Formats: sequence, C-alpha cells, structure tokens
Amino acid sequence: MTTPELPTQYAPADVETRSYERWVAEGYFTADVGSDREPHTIVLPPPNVTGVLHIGHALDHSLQDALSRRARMRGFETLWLPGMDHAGIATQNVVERELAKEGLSRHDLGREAFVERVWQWKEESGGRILGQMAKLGDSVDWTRERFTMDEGLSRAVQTIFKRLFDDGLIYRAERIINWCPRCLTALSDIEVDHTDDDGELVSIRYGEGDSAIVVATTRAETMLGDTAVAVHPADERYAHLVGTSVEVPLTGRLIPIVADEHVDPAFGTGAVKVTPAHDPNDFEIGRRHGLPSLAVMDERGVITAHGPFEGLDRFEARPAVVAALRAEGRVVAEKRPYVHAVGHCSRCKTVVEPRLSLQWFVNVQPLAKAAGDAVRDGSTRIHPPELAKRYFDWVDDMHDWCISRQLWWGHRIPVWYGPEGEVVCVGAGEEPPAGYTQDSDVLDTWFSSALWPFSTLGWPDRTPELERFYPTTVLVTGYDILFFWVARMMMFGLYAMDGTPPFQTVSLHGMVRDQYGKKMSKSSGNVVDPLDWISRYGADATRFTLLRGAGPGSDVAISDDWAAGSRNFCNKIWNATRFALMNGATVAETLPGPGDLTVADRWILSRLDSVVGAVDAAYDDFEFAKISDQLYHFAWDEVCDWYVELAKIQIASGGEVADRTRRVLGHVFDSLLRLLHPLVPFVSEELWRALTGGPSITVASWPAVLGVADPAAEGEILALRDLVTEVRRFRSDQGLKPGQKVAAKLALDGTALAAHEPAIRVLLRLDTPAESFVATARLAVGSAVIEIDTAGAIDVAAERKRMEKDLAAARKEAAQATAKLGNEQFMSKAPEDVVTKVRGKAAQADADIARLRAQLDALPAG
RNA sequence: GGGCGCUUAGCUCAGCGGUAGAGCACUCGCCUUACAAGCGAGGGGUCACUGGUUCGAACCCAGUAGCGCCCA
Repeated sequence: MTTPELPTQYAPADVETRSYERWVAEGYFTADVGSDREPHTIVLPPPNVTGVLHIGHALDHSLQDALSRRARMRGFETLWLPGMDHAGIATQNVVERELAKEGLSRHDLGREAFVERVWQWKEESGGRILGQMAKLGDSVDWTRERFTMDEGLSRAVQTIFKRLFDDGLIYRAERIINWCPRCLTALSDIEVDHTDDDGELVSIRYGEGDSAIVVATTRAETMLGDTAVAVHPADERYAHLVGTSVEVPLTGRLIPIVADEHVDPAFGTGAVKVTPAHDPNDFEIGRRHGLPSLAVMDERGVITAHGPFEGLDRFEARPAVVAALRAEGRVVAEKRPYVHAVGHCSRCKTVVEPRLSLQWFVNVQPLAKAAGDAVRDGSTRIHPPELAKRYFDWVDDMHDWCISRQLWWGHRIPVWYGPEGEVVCVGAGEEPPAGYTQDSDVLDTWFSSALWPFSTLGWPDRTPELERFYPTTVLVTGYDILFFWVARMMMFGLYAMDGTPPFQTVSLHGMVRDQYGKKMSKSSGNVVDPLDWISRYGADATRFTLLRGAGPGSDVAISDDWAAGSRNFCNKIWNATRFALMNGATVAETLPGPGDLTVADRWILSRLDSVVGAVDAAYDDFEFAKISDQLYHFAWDEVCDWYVELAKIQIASGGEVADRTRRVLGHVFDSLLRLLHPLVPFVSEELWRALTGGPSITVASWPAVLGVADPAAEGEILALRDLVTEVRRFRSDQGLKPGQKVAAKLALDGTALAAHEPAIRVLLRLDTPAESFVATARLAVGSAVIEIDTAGAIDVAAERKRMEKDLAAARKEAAQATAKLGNEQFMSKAPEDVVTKVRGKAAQADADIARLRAQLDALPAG
C-alpha cells in the first residue's frame, strides 16, 4: 500500500462514514454461529423505538463497543446484538400526541386502526437511533437486529406467559394498584416516582361527644369512601371506642372503629380513617376486618359518590370537602403546607391514584429467589460489587408484579374468556376456542424486555444461536434500570433457560453529568447532544471523553473543554503516526533482538509491555477511565514526548541503527493503535491501515505481553529525562530562547548517561565547547555535571532564588528523614525496606544540600 | 423513616498505611520541518471536622457536619 499524504490535522468526518460502511460491508461485525471460537456475547439494552441517541446511550454504547471490539481482536466469536424496544406506554403517548394535533383520540380510530397507526409511525420515525449508532461506530451485528414486537419475540412472550400461567405463577386478582388517571392504565410499583410534595394535613372529628374521634388525612376527599376508623389495639386512649360505630361526616354513614396493629399510635392523633378502595394499607386493614370497599372515584380521578361533590376532579374535591367539613365545625386542625411523599407516574408525572381493580400479576416469589441466589452463588457477578446490595434488597423483598396495562400498544395478554366465564391461556401456535374473546389488556413493556437475552437468540426454539451465545458474557447498562430490567431478565432467564442466568457478569455504569456534576436537563440548558459533539469533535473524541470518565458504577462528568482535549489527543496520535510514516516506520513479523537495540528502543518496548499488561488488567475490572488514562499518558508523555524525539536522533544517525529504529517505531505504533482501537475505532483504523497496509484493525489481533521488561533501560531513560528537564528548567529560568544554541561541557563519566551525550546535546541544543569556552553556570543533576556558557551574564537573582527553593526542599526532606532514623520506635518496628528507603532519602537529601550550597557559593554576588 | 455512598488543587476525579497525582483551567517563554488541536518551563492542596489505633494516617476505626443516590 502506498503511503497516503495525510493532512496535518485529523478530520474525523472524512473517514468515519467511509470506514463504517466498509466495516459493515466486509461483515466484520457479523458473528459466525458455526465457528469454533469461544463466544463473547453482549445484547444491547434496546433503546426505545421513540428515542433519539442521547449522551447516556453514547456512554452505554461506547463501553459495549470497546468490550466487543477488544473481544473480536482477542479472537472471540463476538456477537453484539442490536435492537429496539416497543416501549408500550411511551410510544403510545407519542402517537396519541400526534393524533391530538389532528384533533383525534385513539378512540376515534378504534383499537385496530390505532395500532396500525403506531406501526406506521414506528416504520417511519422509529429506529432513527439505529442510524445514529452507526455514527458512533457501534460494531453491532446488524444481520441479527431484533424488535420486541417482531414475530419471533412475540412468540417468546406468548410461550413464557403460558408456561408461567400453567405453573401458577401468573394470576388475575382484584388489588389496589397504582393507577395513572391520565394514561388510564395500571402501573407497576417501580413505575411510580416518589417526591416530597407540599400538601395539607387536615384533622377531622368523626362522631360526637365522648364517642368522637379525630383522624388526620392528606386526602380528605377519600373520606367519602371511608368504611372504618382504625386505632392501635394497645392504644388506651381509644380502647373504649373499639367495637363501637361512628358517623362519617357529610355522608351520615355509620362505620365501625376497629383495632389494627398496622396503625402507628404516634402519628397524628393515633386514629386513622380507612378507605379500602383508595389506599393500599387501608385495603389490607379492610381485608383483615372484613370491611367493604367503597369506590368514590372513577378512572380519571373524578368523584362518583352521589352528593354535592359528584363530578368534581379529585383536586377540586379536596378543598371542597374540607370547606364543607369546616362549615360543620368538624375540622380540628389544618397543617399547610404539609410535606409528604407523593407518587407520580414515571411517564407523565401525574399524581398516581391507588385504585382497586382487576389486574394480572406475576407471583415473583420463586423467580426472585432464584434471581437473588444466582448472584449470591456467583453464577452472575454484579460489578461494581457495592451495587449488588441494592440488587439483593430489591429481589429479596419484591412485591408481585402487576403486568397488565390498559393500553393498546403492546403484546396482548394471551388469555381468552368463554361465554360462561371460562378462562383459557392460549399458547404460541394454539387457537382459542370458538366464541371466546381475548383479554383487552396488553403486557407491561418490561415483560418482553425481560426476555431479551434469549428471545433475541431464537428462544423458545433451541436454535444454534441460543446454544452458542447464551448465556451472554456481560450486560452493560446503567444502574438506573437495575430493578426495571436487570432483575427481571435474571428472573425470566433463569426460569426459561432451566436455571442458567442470562449473564456471566452485569457491569453497571453511571449517568452522564455536566462539568459540575449536575444532572443534565433541558431546563438547566446543560444537555450535550452526542451528534453535535460527533460533528464538532468527531466520534472518537466523543467516545474517548465518555470512556475517560467512566469508573465502575460512577457517574461521568463531561464538558466541551474535555471533548476538545480528547479531540486534541486524537490529533496527537494522528500526527505522531504521520511522523512514523514519514520516517519510514516498518511493521515486520519480528523485532531485532535486544542486543541490536538501543537503550531507548528497549525502554519504550519495556514500557509498552507493561502498558499492555495494565490495560488488560483494567479491562478485567471494567475500569475504562484507567484504560484510557494509561493509554493517554503512554502515548503522549512517553511515546510522543520522548521516544519520538530520541528516534529522530537515531534515524538521523543513519545505518543499521536507523533501520532498526524504523522497525521499533513501526512496532510501537502498530501496538499502540491496536490498544487504542476499542476506544477510538475510526482514527486508529485510518492510521493503522496506512501504517501496516492491513485490511482492517477491526480484525487485527490484540497486543500480547511479550515479556521484554527492561528495568535497566527504564532507569537510564528516567535519568536522562531528569537531566534534560533540569537543564531545560535552567534555560527557561535564564530566559534562553528554546531555539538558541549554547556551548556546554558535559561531565557524565561514571554515570548511566555516559552513552547518551549525543542525544542530550541534541535535546538540549548544546554546542560543543570551543577553545575559548568559559562556563558561566554549572549544574549538577545526580552525579552528572553540566557546565554552560550562556554567552552573557546570567540572571543570578533568578538562579539564586531557584536554588534556595530547592535547598529549602532538600533541607526539609533531610530533616524528616533524619528524624525518622533517630526514632527508635521507627527503627525497630518499621519494615526493613522502608528503613532502607528512608536512609537513601537522607543520603540523597544530604548530597543535594551539599551540592546546592556549593553552587550557591559559586554564584557571583548580587 | 431505612439503607448505601461521597467530602483530595479553581472544576471533574485518581490514589486507599511509608507523608500528595491526572485532565481541563491558570502563569511565563516559544510558529524548534509529526502536531500551535502544538512544544518547553512553572504556580497552586493544613487530603470536610473532631477524637482514636499505629513507629508512621488522605488511606484503618468512632463520632460530627454537609452533599448525593436508592427504597419506604
């Protein structure tokens, strides 16, 4: 391959689309079910079909792509399976809003036409996010893309429903559920968000005289449905009233006063009104005492109880009821505002109304037990481990899952009812009996997503894909859906797959935040659009910024400045590789043996080796920030700042050394690009192809640890760097221009740097001394001494100031070390290596002090 | 109310027993033929507070304060 002319600035847009299309066309991302490689499987958490790519997806996908690309390079049969979720309630809401613009409701269309309309909408605007994934560079297997409502997955839903039903784990019951009066559907417990809201606490007197009892409530309007007053059985204040009846104000109904353990005698007056039809706790009390349930509101939260409040919305009825009570002199106290927890629909924020209704539930008892045990016994590892506790708290105390939704968009509940009230659950491929009608509800959208790790692989059929790619290697997702999704996949996976959990590891990441750690929100105006970043900084820089901040389970702070820094890093790699190409770097099967390499060569190969090891270790723990940091600093601080500079000198010297340097350069950049590829796929691909002429870095192998650690070479280069930095500091302090050459005498004999004099002279722009050389300054670094003719008076004050500062530091160091060495306790109890270290420090500090004093004395006065 | 976590340089974070690091920001000098999206040098922190353990604490223990998250 001919070396293309690369521009001096990396232009992402030019290469990204081209590379991605080629990758897909070549089939690099298509998993081969028939290969004999070990599988590495990730299923993509399916984004909502309504969605667009947001920065949280970009993080989630960057992590999965890095893992998948590295696995592919390591020789695994790598499957990253993409797809989308039908997102029942969310999508239905979107389409209903569309309809509303035309002045229509779903009821105007009717169920069939409405669902048809949603499908149509899904075809048109759904899946936008999938196109956006290509921009990010996601190496997903597009040939296996799935949708939770497609035919196969629907069959999986019907199959597992039938199995659970037949096992008695799905049942229908009348319960108090969370009801959204706006979405007009039941919600599961976790679809309710609790916030502390301002409300009111009204104390109301029921009854008269000695038999009066005062109850406190935040929802006065529900008193219309009260069927008892409850007190704690041990509460002596009310003992005489238990068993008697009292009149409900405004309604005139007589209700009993009952004693129940559930009542908290310390709350309010210690007496509570009981409304079984509108409160889950009251429902339980009602059940224990055989109380009737009296519904006083309809599905929209409108009062249905006959009387003056009928037809009022619940929030209009509340003050109206209080006013009426007040007029009757029954309000004993009012506390306003009274802050208390209020549940809101997680979809539309409407205040949830507990409502008695007939719904379908999953009995989660045995499923949740298995889901907990799988993590407890190590079959599935949750990472980071701190988050496992949250998982246990949830699965070990899970309430039955309400799975029916009064929506139209979703999987229909496969239960049919006969004319005589018969109930039949119809399995996949079965026909319902003639004359039966199907349940009108659909399933919670999470019911089908809970099947994702195996339904996407062909379950319930025992497909080759299922055999090969289940269980998946790792699930990568945000900790925010640990309960919604992860726990439920664990339950259904274990149940459907005969006890094999769906993941070997669950790796949880955090949320993306702004540069101050604040949550991103439209109202704060701090939302980052990943597509905007991709166009401004490139996909690689966008990914690198996210990866660089991603510690296990922790939130990621990002900002434009940091994205610009990542872009600069990509540009740095671009130009460094350009340098290697321009200087004839070659990539060969083997490297010259250590005997044929310079110290600098051996140093960089040694460092490369340890970086490969460190990166591998960090991948094992999903420490993406560490992976990124290791590579950033190795590439920039070591390869670019030092090895490239030393390589220039070696190449300039010509001959065999130059040839070998080209081979080392080729090897180092080849390896570095491979290491970087999972993080920054586009720039690494472009450069790697130019460097090696290979077809694609996507299918190149992952660098191995070669075992070429060379501590001696590392020590020498470290000494060289110290010396060079110290002299540069002197030059900078003295105001010598970077390009200005000065004459200098080096005394390096007997130090490790003796062989490096030519390099040191080039790096520091030091001329060989002429006959007339007169040193105006003398610098000592370690045991090396450099005398410099600055060709003029030196800035004595600057130098004195500097040396005095160094001297003070050395004296402090010496004092600390001496104090330790004089401490008997320390000497007798501290381990030997620590004592040796401190001795070394003391000796070094003493030498520094002597050296600096001599240098200070040698400075001209003034 | 219950549980978990955090508090280190201006901002975001690493470090998790031998006495402080990174990125960005900041200051100074440089267009030194890979790169000004760059190069070189530099400044900046009583590691929240109070006790304790230890020869030695940012790091372990206890308490206090503030912040955040999850659940009820």
